[in-house]
Amino acid sequence: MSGELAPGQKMSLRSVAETLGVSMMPVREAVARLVADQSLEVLPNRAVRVPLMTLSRFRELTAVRLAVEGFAAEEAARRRTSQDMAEIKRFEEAFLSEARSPNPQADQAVRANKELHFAVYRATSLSTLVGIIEGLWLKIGPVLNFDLKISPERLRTGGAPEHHRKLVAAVEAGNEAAARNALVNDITGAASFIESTGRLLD
Amino acid sequence: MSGELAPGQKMSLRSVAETLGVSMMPVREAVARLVADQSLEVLPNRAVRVPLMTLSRFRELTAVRLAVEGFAAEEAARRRTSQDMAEIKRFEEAFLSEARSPNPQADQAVRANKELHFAVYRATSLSTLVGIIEGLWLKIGPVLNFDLKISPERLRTGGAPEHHRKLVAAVEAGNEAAARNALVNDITGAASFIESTGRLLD
DNA sequence: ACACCCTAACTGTGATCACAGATCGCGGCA
DNA sequence: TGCCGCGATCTGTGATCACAGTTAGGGTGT
Repeated sequence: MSGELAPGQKMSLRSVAETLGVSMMPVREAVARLVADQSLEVLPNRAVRVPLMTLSRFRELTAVRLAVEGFAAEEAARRRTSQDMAEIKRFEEAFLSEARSPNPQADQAVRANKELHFAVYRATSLSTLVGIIEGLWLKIGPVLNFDLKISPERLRTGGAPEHHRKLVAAVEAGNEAAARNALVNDITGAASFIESTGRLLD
Repeated sequence: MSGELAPGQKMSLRSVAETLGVSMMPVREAVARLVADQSLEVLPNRAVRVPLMTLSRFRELTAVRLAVEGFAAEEAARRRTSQDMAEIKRFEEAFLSEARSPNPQADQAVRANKELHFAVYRATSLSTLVGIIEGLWLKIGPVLNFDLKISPERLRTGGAPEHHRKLVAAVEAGNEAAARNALVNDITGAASFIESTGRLLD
C-alpha cells in the first residue's frame, strides 16, 4: 500500500518468512489473503508478485474509488465528531509540513496522506466501509505511491494540499457535497498525474 | 451467503475437511480468508462460527450496501449490453416463477435472487465492484437468507417481484436514477422485514 | 443424591516434510 | 566460439505431526 513493492516485483514465501524470523505458515496465510483479493497474484509458474497495472484496470479502480470514497466523504461530513476533526487536522498538518519541506521525503508524505484519508473514512463509523477502502488502496497503492516516490516533485506542483484543505473544511462544516467534491478532485488529480506518466500498460 | 449456515453456527476445520474429502490445509486457507474479512469469526476459545448479527451491524451493512449496490445499479444502467439484459431477464423469470409457485422453495428463490442481482452488478464491467459486493453479501447473507428460509411466506407478501421488475426495466432503459431507486427499495424492503422479525441482537 | 475434579477428546495454529513443476546456470559438444 | 541440454535449486502447495488450550463427560468422593 505504501509503494514499498513495485508493480511486477516478485517475492518468495520462504525469503519473507526468513526475513520476519517466522516459519512459512503465517506468511502463507497472509499472502493467500492478498492473493484472494487480487492485491497480489500468483503466476502460472507459481511465482508471487505485485500485479502489473493496466490502464483499463487503473481506470476501473479509480471509478470505484470515486464512488466508494466519495460516499465515505459525504458520510464523514454527516457524522464526524470533534475528536475525529482533531485527528484529521493533525494528519493534514503532517502532510502539509512534509509537502512544503525544502527536501520532501516521499515515504513520510505517502504515510501522512494515507493517514489523513483514513482518518476521514473512520469518521463515518462504518468499519465495513473502511475495510473496503483498504482493499482498494492495497490494489492501487503500488502504482500510486511507487510513482510518487519516483517523482517527488509532484508533492510541490500537485494540488493535493489545496484538495486536502477543502476536504477538511467541508467535513468540519458538515457540507456533504463539498466534501465529496474535494475528495473527487484529490483522486482525479492524482489519477491524471499517474496516467500522464505513461508508465501504465496496454 | 445462501443462508445454509445460521448465525452463531459453529464449524470445525477437521470435519469440513473430512466432508470434502481433502486434508485440513485447503480448508484452513479458505476459512482464514473468510475470517480475515469477517465473514466468519474465531472465538477466543478458537471455535470458528458464523458471526452473530447485531442490529447496529445490520444497519451499518445495509447503509454500505445502499451506497455501493446503488452505485452499481446506476452504472449498470449506463453500460449494460444486450447480452447482459438477456441474462438479467432469465434470472428475473427464474425468481418470479419460484416466488409465485404454489409451494415456493426458499433455496431456489434465494439463489435466483442472488443471480439476478449479480447479473446486474456484472453488467457494470467493474469486477472490483462485484468483488466488493460479494464480500457484503457474504457478511449479511446468513441473516438475510436464513430468515427467509424460516419465513418463506415473505416471498408472496414481500415486494421483491415488483422491485425487480422496476429494476430490470430501468437498467434496460438506461435510466440510472430509476435503477438506483428500485434497488434501494428492494434492499430497504428486505431490511425492514428482517428488523421486524426482532431476531437481531442488542 | 449432589458436587467436584480429572481425564480424554476435541479446537485452531505453527512447523516440517514431500512433491511436482519451473527456472537458471554451468558444462560439454559441435 | 556459440548453442544445447542436463542438473541443482528454487517456487508454492498438500499432508502430517506437535502443541497449547478448551470443553465436555464420567467417575469418585462427600
